Amino acid sequence: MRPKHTTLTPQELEIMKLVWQRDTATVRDIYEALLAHRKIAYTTVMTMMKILETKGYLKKRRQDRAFVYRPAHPKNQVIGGMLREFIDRVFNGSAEPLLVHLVKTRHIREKELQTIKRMLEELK
Amino acid sequence: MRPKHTTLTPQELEIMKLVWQRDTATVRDIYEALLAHRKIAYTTVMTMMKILETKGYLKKRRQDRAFVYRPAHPKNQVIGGMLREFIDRVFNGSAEPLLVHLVKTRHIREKELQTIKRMLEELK
DNA sequence: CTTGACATACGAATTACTTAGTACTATAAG
DNA sequence: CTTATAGTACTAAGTAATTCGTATGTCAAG
Repeated sequence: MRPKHTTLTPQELEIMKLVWQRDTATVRDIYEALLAHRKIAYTTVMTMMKILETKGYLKKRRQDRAFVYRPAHPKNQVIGGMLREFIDRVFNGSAEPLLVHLVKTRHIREKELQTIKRMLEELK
Repeated sequence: MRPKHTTLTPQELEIMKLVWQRDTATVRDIYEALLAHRKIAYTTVMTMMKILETKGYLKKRRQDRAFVYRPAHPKNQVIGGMLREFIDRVFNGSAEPLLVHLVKTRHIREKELQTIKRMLEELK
């Protein structure tokens, strides 16, 4: 049986980013961070974090009265999975057409090219 | 007022890919193409294509008894928009961390690097 | 002219995603 | 002890995405 939710939904991702930033976070921490950008209810954040725990993206531990959440997986791994899913879905699994787009939209320029070159060297 | 649907949903994308391939297509064409991969009802495809027309991704024209659909926008433009949305949402708008992932997962190797280099040269 | 094949129109059910309200509990302050 | 506060649990409701059934219309073959 294949897992139902392969990747994070947009709102889930938004929350996960904040938790990764902090390494550990309570509902209140995330609630306040989100509130700085948009109107949202405390219980909405709680629900989302509970869902993230159910899906295996967050682990929780009770500390005093509240739960403290922490990421179950490193950011790189999860984001990498999202990227792979995107490439599969949009570019049929090959990165090259993606690169063509990045070059044509000037997302990649000389500067980024140097970065890639350097990273490839390090891998050798 | 900002448009409601910025990007194509997974199923919408699947259909758009097939229409782009063919340039023009009827519901039956797409239905048969999809059916080769999975169970799906004819009316499901019809509904999806009607939605795509409502959203402005497809244009239709009646030919004999059936509608003939064609893309309203070139593939590059739409896919480019999806890529931009993804980079914004997942990588906060910068392509460099994306490149880091591509290198580390070996999606980019020497071969792809040459491709980028060549494309950048051509743009100069 | 009746019937079968094939098309659209319309409506609706299901599931996923997002948001949030209400009830209840425990702790800390007075 | 009472009460305000801060937390969780549970429930529900709205919207988007996906799927498909039924009704209806048209054309062509017999």
